[in-house]
Amino acid sequence: MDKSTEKSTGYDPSQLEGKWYSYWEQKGYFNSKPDEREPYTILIPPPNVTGVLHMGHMLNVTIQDILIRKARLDGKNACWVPGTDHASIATEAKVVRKLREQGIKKSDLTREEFLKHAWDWTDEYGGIILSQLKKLGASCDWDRTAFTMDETRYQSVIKVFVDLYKKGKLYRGNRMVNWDSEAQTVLSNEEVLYKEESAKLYHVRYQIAGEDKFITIATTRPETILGDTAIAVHPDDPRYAPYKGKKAIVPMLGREIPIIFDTYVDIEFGTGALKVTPAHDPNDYELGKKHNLEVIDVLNDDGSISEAGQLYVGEDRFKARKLIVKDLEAKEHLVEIEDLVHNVGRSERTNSVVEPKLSLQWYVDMQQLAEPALKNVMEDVIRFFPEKYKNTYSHWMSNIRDWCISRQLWWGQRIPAYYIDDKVYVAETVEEALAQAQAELGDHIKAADLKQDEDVLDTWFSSWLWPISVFNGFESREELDYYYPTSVLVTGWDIIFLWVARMIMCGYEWEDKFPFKDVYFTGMVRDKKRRKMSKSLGNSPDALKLIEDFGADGVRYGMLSCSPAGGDLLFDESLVDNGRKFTNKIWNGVGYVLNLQTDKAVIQPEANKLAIAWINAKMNETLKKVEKSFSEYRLSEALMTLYSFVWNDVFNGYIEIIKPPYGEAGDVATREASIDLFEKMMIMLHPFMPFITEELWHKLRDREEGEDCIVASYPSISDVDNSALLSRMELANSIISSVRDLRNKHQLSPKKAVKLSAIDNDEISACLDEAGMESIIKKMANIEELTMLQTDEGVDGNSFICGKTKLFAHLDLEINVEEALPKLEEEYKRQVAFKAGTEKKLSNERFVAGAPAAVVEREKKKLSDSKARIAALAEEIKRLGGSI
RNA sequence: GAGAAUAUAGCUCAGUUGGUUUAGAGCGAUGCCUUGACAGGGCAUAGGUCGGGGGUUCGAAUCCCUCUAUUCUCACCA
Repeated sequence: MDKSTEKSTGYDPSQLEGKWYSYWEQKGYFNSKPDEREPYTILIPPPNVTGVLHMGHMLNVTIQDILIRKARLDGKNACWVPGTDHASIATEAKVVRKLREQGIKKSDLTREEFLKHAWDWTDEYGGIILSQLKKLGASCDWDRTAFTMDETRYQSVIKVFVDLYKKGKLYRGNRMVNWDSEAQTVLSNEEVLYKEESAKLYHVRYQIAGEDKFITIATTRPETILGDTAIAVHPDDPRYAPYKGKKAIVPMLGREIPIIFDTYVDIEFGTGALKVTPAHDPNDYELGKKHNLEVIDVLNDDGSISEAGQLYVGEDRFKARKLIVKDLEAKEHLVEIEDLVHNVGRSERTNSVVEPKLSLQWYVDMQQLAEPALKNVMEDVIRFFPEKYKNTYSHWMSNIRDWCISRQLWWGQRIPAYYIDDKVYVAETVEEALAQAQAELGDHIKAADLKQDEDVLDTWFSSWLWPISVFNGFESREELDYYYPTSVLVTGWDIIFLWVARMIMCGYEWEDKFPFKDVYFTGMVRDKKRRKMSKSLGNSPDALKLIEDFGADGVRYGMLSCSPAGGDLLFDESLVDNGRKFTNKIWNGVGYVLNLQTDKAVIQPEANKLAIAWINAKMNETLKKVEKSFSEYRLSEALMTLYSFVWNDVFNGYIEIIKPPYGEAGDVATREASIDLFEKMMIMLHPFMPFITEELWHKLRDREEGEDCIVASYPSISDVDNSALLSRMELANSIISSVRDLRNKHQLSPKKAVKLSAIDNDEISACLDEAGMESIIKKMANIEELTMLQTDEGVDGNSFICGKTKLFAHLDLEINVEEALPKLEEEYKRQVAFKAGTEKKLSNERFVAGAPAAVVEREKKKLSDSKARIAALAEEIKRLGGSI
C-alpha cells in the first residue's frame, strides 16, 4: 500500500507559510513607529540590489529575525529596517557586461544614458532578494525599505562629503593607488585580496653605459622595464661598489638610467640589484621621490602599454610580458628564469590583477575618525560577539591608512567637487559651488565654467552612513532620536573593516555615539568539507529550493542548530532535514494531544498532576537557560535547549506519562494543562520557527482578533524553587532507564511486566512520597509491583543502584555472576577513588577555609552519596560471592 | 615578516571570572523494540588519559611557560 495515503501526512509547510506571512504583513505587525516602549532596532546589512539569496544571507537574516521576534515577544518596539546596496563596482560591471552583449560599448554612451540603463537594470532585478527574504519569514518593516542610492541616502552622502571637506578631514592627493584595469577604477586597500600565486622571476642584464660590463637585475614584471628610470643596489653590497656614479642602459630602449644606492634593496633577494619603475610599484615610487627619478607611466587605464612605453604600444600587459621576454632572450639580455611563489593582489570584484598606479584621488583622513571608534570598542562600550574580533579590529584601527573614496565609475554618488583650472570648490549644489567660485574669482564666473568631478564615491562611503541615513538622520532628528543607536548589528566578520569599523567611526563623527550596542559576527557558510560555498564548486545549495523542500522553519532550524557566533557553519542538508523532522515532531505531538478524546467523567490521575507540575518546573528551567543564552547571543545554544525540552521532556516524557490507555478518553484538566503548556511552548519556539508556531497557536484555542503568536507575551520566569521535585523526578527517570536497560540486556520484551523492590532510604522514600510518582515509575518502566524492603538479605533478583538507592528487578533469570561481578567491582573501585578524592579535599583545611561555602556543602553531599553508593555496591558484590 | 586565535568523543561544537562535571550535547555508529501521535518513532549502549611536555594551586579542560599542528588578520621584496 502507498504509505503516503496510508499514513497521516505530518506537517506540510507549503500552504501555511505564505498564508501567515501575508496575514502578519496585513496586520502591520512588522511596522514600527516611535512610541513610549523601549525600541529594539536592527538594520539589515544591505545586500547587493541585484543579488539573489544565498546561504550567507539565510544565516544572517535568520539570526536577525530571531532577535527581532524575540524582542517583539518581550514587548519591545521591534524595528528591523531592510534595504539594499547599490554596489557600485559590481553593479556597474554587470550593466557594462549586459550592454556589451547587446553590442553597446560604455564609451559610446553619455553618463546620463548609461545611468538610465543602470536604473533600468536596478528596477528590473532590484528587490528580488527582498522578496526572497520574505520566504524565510523575515519580519522587516518593509515600509522603511531603503536603498543606498535613493534620494535620501544620496543626499546624506553629499552632505557628509561636504561636511568632511569643511572640517579638513577630506583631501585630494596624488598617490600610488590600486588600479583595477578591468573595472577601470581605483580600489581601496580593503578591496584588494592577496593570494599566493606561482610566477617567474626573470633575471635580466643591463649593460653599463660605455663599458662592456653588465649588471643583472631580477624582476617578475619584465614589461615594466619600459618604465625603468634607475637601477638600485645596496650601498654595502661589494659586488656593485664599482658601479658608483655609472649609468646602465635599459634593454630594448637604449635609455640611460642612473645606478642608485639605497638600503631599501635586499642584498639576498634575486641578484641584489633592483630595477626601479616609479610609476608601477609603490616602493619604487618612494625610491623615485627620494632620488629624484623620472616617472614614466607605461600603462594605460585598461592595462595596455601606453605611448610612453615606446614598444608594444596597445598590447595588454600580460601579452607585452610574453613579447618582451622573447625579445630580451633574442637579444641575449635574459640570463635566467627562476620559479617564484609570491603574493598577487587581485580585485575583490573583478578578480583582475591589481596594478599599482599613480593617480589623483580623494581621500578621507582617518586618524581622528579612528580614535573614538577604537577606544569604545576596546572598552566594550560596543561589544563584539565573539570577543576575539576585538584583536583584529584593534590591529587594523591602530595602523589605519587614509581611505581612498573616489571611484572612476558612473554608478554611484557623484563627487560634489567642482573645478576651475586648479581651483576646487566643494558644495552640495552647483549654485553653492558657483557662489564660492565667484566670491574668490569674481562675478564673471559662470556655472558652465565649473566642471564637476567625473568620479563617484566608494559604495562603502554610503554604507557607512546606514545607521543614520536609514532614519533620514542627516535631515531630521525625529526618528533618529528614538531609534539611534540601534541594538545590534548582525554581519559577517569579513566586512569588519570595509563596513563595521567605518560605521562606528561615522557614528562618533556625526552623532557622538556608537551606531549599535552590540555586534554579532556570523561565520562563513561552508560545505561539510570546509570549502567555501561557490558556484564553480557547485557546492552551494539553492536557497529557495531548500525552503521549498524543508520548509522555512526547517531551514531556519538547520541554519541555527550549529552556528556559534563567529564560527563557520558547515552546512549539510541533514541539518535542515533535522529541522524538518523537528517541525514534524511538533506538529504531530501537539496534534495528538489536541485530538485526544476527553471525558468529564474521567478523574485526573495523580500521575498526571505530578507530570504537569514537573513539566512546568522543567519549562521554568528552560526559560532561564534560554534567557541567559539570548543575553549572550548564544542562539544555537538557546535553540538546542528548546529542542531538548520539547523533544525529550515534553514529547518523550510528559506526553508518555499523560497518555491515556489505548482507546480510552483522557481527563479534561490534563488536556487544559497541556494546551497551556503548548501555548507557552509555541511562544518560546516562535522566534526560531515562526510559521508552524503561529499555525498551531491558532489550532490550540479559538483566538480573538489580534491575539496572535507573533505578538504574544513571552512567558515569565518564576522564582519558585522546584529543585526537590526535579531531583526526585530525576531519580525516577534513572530507575526507569535502569529497568529498561535490564530488559534490553536480557532480550526481554518491554511488554513483559516486572516486579521491582527497593531498599528503603530517605532518598527513595522522598521520591515515592510524591503523589503519583509510583504510578509514573510503574507506567514508564512497566512495573507490575513495587515493594519497599528494609534489607536486601535473602533477596533474589537483578540489582542495580540509582543515586544511592539499591533496587531489585525480579526477572526470574539466572544471574550471570561472571558478567555482573567485574562491572560492579570496576564501579566500586571508581567510587572508592572518587570518595578518597573528596575526602582529601574536605580534610584539607585550606580548601574548607578557602572555597565558597556552597562548594564545600556540595563536596559534603558528594561524599555522603558516594559512601552510600559504596555501601550498596559492597553489599551487592558480597551477595554475588565476590570479594572486595 | 608582524600579530592573533584555536586544539575536548567518528563529525560539529559547549564547558560562562579555577570548585554545582566523577568532562556534556547534537549528529553519526551499534543493539533491541514498535500496527503507531510522528513518509518514521521509542528505548538503550558504546566512544574522550580535554594536542605533547612542564609549572602555579588544596584543587586545572579552565591560569602561566614551552613545543607541535591548524586557522585567521595585517604588511609585503622586486
